[in-house]
Formats: sequence, structure tokens, C-alpha cells
Amino acid sequence: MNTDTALTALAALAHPTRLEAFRLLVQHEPEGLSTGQLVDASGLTQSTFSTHLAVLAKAGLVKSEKRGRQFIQRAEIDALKGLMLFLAKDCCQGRAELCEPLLAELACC
Amino acid sequence: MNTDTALTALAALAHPTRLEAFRLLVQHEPEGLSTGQLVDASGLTQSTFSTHLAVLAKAGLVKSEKRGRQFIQRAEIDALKGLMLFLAKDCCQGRAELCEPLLAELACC
DNA sequence: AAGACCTATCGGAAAAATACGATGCATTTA
DNA sequence: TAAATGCATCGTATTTTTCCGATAGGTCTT
Repeated sequence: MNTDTALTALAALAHPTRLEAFRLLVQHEPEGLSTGQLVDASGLTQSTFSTHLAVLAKAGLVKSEKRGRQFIQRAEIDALKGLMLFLAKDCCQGRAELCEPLLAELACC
Repeated sequence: MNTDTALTALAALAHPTRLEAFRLLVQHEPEGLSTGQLVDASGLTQSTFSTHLAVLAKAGLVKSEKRGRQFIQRAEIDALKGLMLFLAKDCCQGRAELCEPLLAELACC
């Protein structure tokens, strides 16, 4: 994960509709949800949500799989992992003392 | 860290200038850097960078302290920690099997 | 006290993001 | 084959973001 990739992922998640959709998909791992289900959950127009979904897909946070005449969307946990690793490296670059308390709290989940 | 706070933090980091400034400040913990040093590093106008810095400050990612006639900026590691915890909870909500490999990689830093 | 320095804020122009309806393509159903 | 379903894309209007120069308020120096 380089800086550009991280920036794209951050921008993709920095929108209420997209963050909520991504969280919903994470909760529905590994089965996923159809695009239509996500549209319904968003409360937005189908076309508008499609644009948001494209942003998540372009960022690599969501992958889609054709299933009949609908698409099943799934969260890419590895992409989230990559983003968190990128953020963590910011504070741990040769300074474990900054990162240790962070990891300690993360371990609780 | 609630959803709104996380969204604000994500949006604040989702810009090249702001992400770079934040990373620079993390690297310079705990001494910090003056606003002027950050302006020079950004290559932008003083006023333009000041706006970016305000976004980071509003998101709670950066705190400033008056020091003579300049301001020393410092990264708020706890805010970063909070954001990462928020993201991690997305994938660990009652499903440790998703989060374990993530934590395993984080532990390496 | 006057001038230099550091930073925030205002006003405005240019660029990007957001939202919608309409349309088109592929797939399933009838 | 014809109609209906599921989704992406296009065109476009509105809003938001981004950037700059100019200005103003403190703080230090002289």
C-alpha cells in the first residue's frame, strides 16, 4: 500500500453513504450483498449509489461478482488491512513506543 | 469515536497535503513542527496551507501550542488510534476470525 | 514606538464532488 | 420473442473543495 492507494481508500471511506455501505458489507462477510440491497439500505437513487459503489470498487475496498442478473458485492478485508497497516506505520516508523498502546487497544476486539 | 468523528478524520486525511503534513508531524513526535516549517514542506501558499491545517485541527488530528510568535503543531496519536480502532471494529464486530490476521500483521511494526 | 515576523481569516475564482433522471446493455421471466 | 429486472453510464445542475492574494491581529526585535 503506497501513499496514492491509501489516499484513494481514505477518500472512498470519507463519505457517509460509502462508509455505511462498506460497514454493511463487512458485517455480511463472506456472503456479501447484492447491489440492489445496498441501494435500498442507502436510501439514495440507484444511479447515485452506483457512482458511490464505483468509488469503493476503484479503491479496491469492494469486489463484485456477477450472479445471474445481479451483482454480489463483497468487502475486501485485505484492503482495509492494508490501509490500517499504512496508518499504523506512520506512528510506528522506528518508534514502537508510539504504536504499542495502539496495538494494545486493538487487541481487545 | 463515533461515525461522524471518524468521517471527519477520514476526510481530513484524504488529501495529499494534509496526509503528508500529518505524517510529518507523527515523525516529529513529540517535539512537533512550527506552522511555518509545515508550510515550507507543503510547497503551498501560507494561506492555503493554513486552511488545510485547520481541517486537521478540526478533526482533532493535530493540536497547536503557542510558542512565542509561532505555533508548534503536534500530531494527536490518540486520534489516529481512535480512527484505527473504529475501522478495526468494522471487521471484528463479533467475528474475531476476520480481525486476527489484521492484528498479526500490525504486530510486526 | 516602529518595523519585521508568524499565522488566521476573508473574498473570490476555478476545479471537483454530489445528486438526479434518462438511457442502454445484459440477463431472466413469461 | 417480448417484457421485466438489475445495474452502469451519460448529461447536467447544484454544492463543496481547493487555491490564491490581500488583509488583519498578535508577538518579537530594534
